[in-house]
Amino acid sequence: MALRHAVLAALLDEELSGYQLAKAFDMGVANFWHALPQQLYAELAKLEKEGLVAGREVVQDTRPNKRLFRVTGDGLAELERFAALAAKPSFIRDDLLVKVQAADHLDAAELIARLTERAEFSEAKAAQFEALLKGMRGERPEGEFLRYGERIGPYLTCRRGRDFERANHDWCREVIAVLRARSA
Amino acid sequence: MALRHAVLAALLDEELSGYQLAKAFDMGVANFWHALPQQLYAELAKLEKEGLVAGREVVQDTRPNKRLFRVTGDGLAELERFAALAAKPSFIRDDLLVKVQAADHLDAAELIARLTERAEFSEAKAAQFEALLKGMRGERPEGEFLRYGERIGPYLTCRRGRDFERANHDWCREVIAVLRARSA
DNA sequence: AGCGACTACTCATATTCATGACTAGTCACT
DNA sequence: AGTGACTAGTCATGAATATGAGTAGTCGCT
Repeated sequence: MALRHAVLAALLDEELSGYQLAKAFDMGVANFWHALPQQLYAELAKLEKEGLVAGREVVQDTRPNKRLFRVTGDGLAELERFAALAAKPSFIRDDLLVKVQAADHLDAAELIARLTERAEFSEAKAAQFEALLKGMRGERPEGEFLRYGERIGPYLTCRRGRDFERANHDWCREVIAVLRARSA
Repeated sequence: MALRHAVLAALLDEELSGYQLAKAFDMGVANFWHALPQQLYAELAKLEKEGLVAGREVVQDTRPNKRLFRVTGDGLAELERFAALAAKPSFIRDDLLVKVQAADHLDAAELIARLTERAEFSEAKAAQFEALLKGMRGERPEGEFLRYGERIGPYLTCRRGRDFERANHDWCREVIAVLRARSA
């Protein structure tokens, strides 16, 4: 029941079309949630029907027309209601951890290959997040931006995303080192 | 399609009943996956039907009888097949991040309350993981255990869980500090 | 004697999430 | 003139996950 709130949160700062939203929620830039386009279009339709977002048609001559959505007063109220609820704990749920859990019974070389792939992926994503962060804070030092900047919510979640990917990367490297040492 | 593999991985080192498995997968000790009892019983039934795990009845006089499950040869082969596949990237998906994303539009005091709850929860869970780790490595220094210990898979995933919770804790504390500084 | 907590498990249902396929026009490149 | 990539979406269906409630006996406590 939280995809709807993720959508509302994403639309707070800018008017977006379903397509643009889908790109933001795609694995590239999803710092706080992840969803496929179909889910987003469906959720936007529901949110509009309930009056939590309002869409307006934008006619484009060269490309297909699009509908831009913004959060309504009711939508913001819904977000406030949601924020007052106790957040349910979040769990890691990761294929790769399952594989490492079984490490003692599996082929080390195969595992190292998976870990290497993931380490590279995580490093790339951390760099992406870092670039986003830099774009948000501009020339200001981070402390100043966090103290006086206008919009810090997206910055803070993006930082969590970056640190998560860094931690993934470091963990992968270390597991690789351990497996290598043992098979030597 | 990975709950089945998580179950197989969990049963590799010890024979467990559905109930014991459920406890391990419950929020207490779920270092690499999370699931509710009902899902586990259902999954165990399917795995047994497919011959990937084998159950045996254990008659108990004072408590209800139970069925202990172990992984079969086919089960291990299935895990090996799974380990050879590219692991899909994992995403954070967290209510609390959604709330912080909307921080600039919401009541700071309310948010700080949620963040404080989570910081405490994460700290407690990190401590739980730490205790588990200590139990696994015993008196040995960590480096030695990782180099020569018999079963390191569970240790490595548990470490990832501990570090994840520590990172959650630190992030919560910092977001709280930022929100406090701004509302002052 | 009654209450709540723990072991051990089952059934039914709802919600959420992921998958693949499809339309349809524009643009850049070769 | 054809290929592939990008914008902007829609439809249908299945798999995974979560929810709530229920059974049934044991144990310790007050």
